[in-house]
Amino acid sequence: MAHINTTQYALLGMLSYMPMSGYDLKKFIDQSISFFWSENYGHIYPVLKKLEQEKFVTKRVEHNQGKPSKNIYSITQEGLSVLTDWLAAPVQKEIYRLEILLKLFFGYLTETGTMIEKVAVHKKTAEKTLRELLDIENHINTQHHDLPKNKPPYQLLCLNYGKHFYNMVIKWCDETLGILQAAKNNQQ
Amino acid sequence: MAHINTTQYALLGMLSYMPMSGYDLKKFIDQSISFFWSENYGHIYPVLKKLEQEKFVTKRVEHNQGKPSKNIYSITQEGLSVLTDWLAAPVQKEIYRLEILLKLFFGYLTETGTMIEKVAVHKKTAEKTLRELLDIENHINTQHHDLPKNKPPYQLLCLNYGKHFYNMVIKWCDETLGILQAAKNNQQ
DNA sequence: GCGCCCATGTAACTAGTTACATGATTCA
DNA sequence: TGAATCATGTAACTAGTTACATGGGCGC
Repeated sequence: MAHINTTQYALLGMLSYMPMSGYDLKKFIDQSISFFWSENYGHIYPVLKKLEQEKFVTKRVEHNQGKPSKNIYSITQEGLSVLTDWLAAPVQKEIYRLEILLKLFFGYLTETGTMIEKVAVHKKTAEKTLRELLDIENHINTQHHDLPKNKPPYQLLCLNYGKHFYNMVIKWCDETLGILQAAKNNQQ
Repeated sequence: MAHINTTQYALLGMLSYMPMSGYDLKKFIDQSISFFWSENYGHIYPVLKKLEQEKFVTKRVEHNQGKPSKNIYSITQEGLSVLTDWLAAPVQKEIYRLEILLKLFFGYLTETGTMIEKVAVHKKTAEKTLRELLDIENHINTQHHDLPKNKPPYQLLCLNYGKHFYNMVIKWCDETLGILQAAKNNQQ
């Protein structure tokens, strides 16, 4: 393959669970992997079209009474094949761009109180996301996709990453707030 | 400001430490915040030009014997002003795209051994980055920028995030490898 | 009647990466 | 002599976001 477009593998992977429309894909992604992956319609629809041209998916139209018709996409054998090739290929170096840390790095330019507020908001956001992870956990547990038996619980392994991550963030925020607050008290 | 280009704030922030060339900026970024932020030349040079047009930085040419000349950029009062405005503004929602988790989420499509290898590599990468963080720590500690006294140690707070993060990743990898290995043994 | 959800899609844009071109110096 | 570092920059590209357009159904 000439180049790598990760979105296309994300969509193929989701379609390996079950045939879906672009709209369904967005919802499914938001309700399962949103804490580490996101897609938007402006990207999903063009990529689906491209996947269809490449014969990695097929489209059929589902007519529903009372609702708009849907374009349902199914993964093909070729699609499964490129997907599993990608799974076996090395992971690209992950590039993080954490705006909160960038601001904190330049924090000496501003009031300590400003940075305290940023970190406090960051902590609240992490706590909220952690709660949402539990919703996702429920969602995964109540869905019975007839996943192959004797396979590891991959979805739960991913979820576990999220739990570790957000708990770590909360812990770091607490530590950081302690240091910032102490510095602020000293300034007065 | 009409739109947000985070790179321009990253560059302005770095220039608030000291005047630098585009080349210096890249090196400085790589040696201080690379574990949570990165920039490349193809982006740095055009953004510097834009910042100069907007009068957020000024350029002067430094002639060096035996070496090519450098364009040294300094932040202006206006530049400092937009930078501190940005510091006070809310942090954008951080969007994570973790390819390792995306692959793991579709791991049931492939051999357990394939996923074990991915996680093992991920662990090794995290261990390597953690070691690099200690180098950065040394670099920060040995640089004496005459940072304002009675300010919190912002650089160390950022670094501490990195330590927490990569230790968490290593822990999660260990847990995950345990589960995958057990599943693999059961399959045989 | 209003707002929300369902459903698909495009256009315009911003952001960011990769590859390339240039040319000098230093070091092995 | 060849590789690495210093130093700047552009062109072509890929990726991803935002805003907009359309239109029906449902619940309050």
